Amino acid sequence: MQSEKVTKAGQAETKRGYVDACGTAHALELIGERWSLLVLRELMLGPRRFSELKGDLPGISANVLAQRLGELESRGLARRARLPPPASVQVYEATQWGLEAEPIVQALGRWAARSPRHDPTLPISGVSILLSFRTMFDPARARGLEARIGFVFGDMSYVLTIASGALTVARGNVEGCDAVFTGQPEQLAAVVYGGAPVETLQVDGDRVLATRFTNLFELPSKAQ
Amino acid sequence: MQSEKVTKAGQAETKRGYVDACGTAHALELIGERWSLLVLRELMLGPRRFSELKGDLPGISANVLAQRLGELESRGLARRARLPPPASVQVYEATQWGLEAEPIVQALGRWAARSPRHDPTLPISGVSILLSFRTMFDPARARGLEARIGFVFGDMSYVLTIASGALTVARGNVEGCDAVFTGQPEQLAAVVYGGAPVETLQVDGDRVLATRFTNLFELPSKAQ
DNA sequence: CCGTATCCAATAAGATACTG
DNA sequence: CAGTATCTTATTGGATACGG
Repeated sequence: MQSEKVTKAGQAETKRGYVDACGTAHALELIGERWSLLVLRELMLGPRRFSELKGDLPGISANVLAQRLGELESRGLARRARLPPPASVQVYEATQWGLEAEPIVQALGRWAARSPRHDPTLPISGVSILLSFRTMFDPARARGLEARIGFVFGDMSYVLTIASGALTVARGNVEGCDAVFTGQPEQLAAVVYGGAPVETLQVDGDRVLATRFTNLFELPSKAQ
Repeated sequence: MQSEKVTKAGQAETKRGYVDACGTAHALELIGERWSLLVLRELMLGPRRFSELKGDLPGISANVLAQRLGELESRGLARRARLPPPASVQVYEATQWGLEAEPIVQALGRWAARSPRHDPTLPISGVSILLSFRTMFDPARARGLEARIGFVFGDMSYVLTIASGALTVARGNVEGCDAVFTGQPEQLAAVVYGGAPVETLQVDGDRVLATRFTNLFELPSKAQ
């Protein structure tokens, strides 16, 4: 796939690329193919297995996902790893440099939030919604707030921490959190970004805190 | 191109898209096709005509450029305009929202600058190199500096202003600048980012200032 | 279940020639 | 100059089928 091909006429061809020293063009050669950046996004909060990735990227086919993972690996943005026993299952994880692509994901997300055509009712992955919290967090609204919020989406759980006006996210067990949301990422998105009532969510723990949490995020106004 | 098609089986199909409410995915539907973001980049410093765009995007074909411009236009990121007489020539210009995509271009460029595979000797457009100055500017090195630097690339010229630790760029006449670089964008890139001697550039005006200018930019270290 | 490999149909992209 | 039209090639997605 990465090698040269030879046409009927016998001419060697190099793989399609931009002829452009601009860093932006080079970045697009690394992560500009269809699905690439979304696969990398799904690795931003920790290693994932093939079937999880396929499940959280509706519409991707197994062969394209395998190809994208192979490209990310050969380019140094992701690697295969094996979870320690007894799990001993193969996963894909982002490299340090791959993780550093998060500002790109954020810039795209922040910019697209102004799109008049954005449809927020589509499915959304757990990683996406948690990364969006990082992107859209408004520190001014979290003044004086210290909290640990848990999220349980099926068999994947995350812990979000707010302290000193900063928000951090990690995968992990929700025990000890002040409030825990359980359900589908779509329901959470509907409340935080769509103005749906917080009562539509299953919340355990401090409900007042949970309600305040859902109001910490600000979507930019629509363009045009 | 934008409408539905009907297969032999008579089923209506919508155009290919991600099924994902994530803003990142939506952004990729707007500007994720091959060439889209590079075309938009070329509009970042002002209106351009079709042939200029084609000339500064080596490898793009006329039909793909026309298609990308049409998509940018229908999505509200660019528009056609006619320059005032006597020029009266048709140009494409970015909309306000299109201009707001610059942080995406910057995030991509900054991230890709760490790539071990980046080839800085490829051709680069005038817009690219000037946008890269905006991205890579190090205000600490410009402490106390106030200057107007001109750039002449063929028949296109730009003025870069440094004042109060901030750098701005605009197209315009270089008269009145403290120093003026004339030549190819590639030569300038070789000096600023490649360590080539400043003597390889044609400089008019304050040569000491010009030399200081070429050292205001910091490339991040390579990954891995 | 976790992927890979292969085949086929549908799009997208690229090269080139051509028109107002 | 500013695109279209046409043709060829490459990529993508979907549907299996196959091995660990």
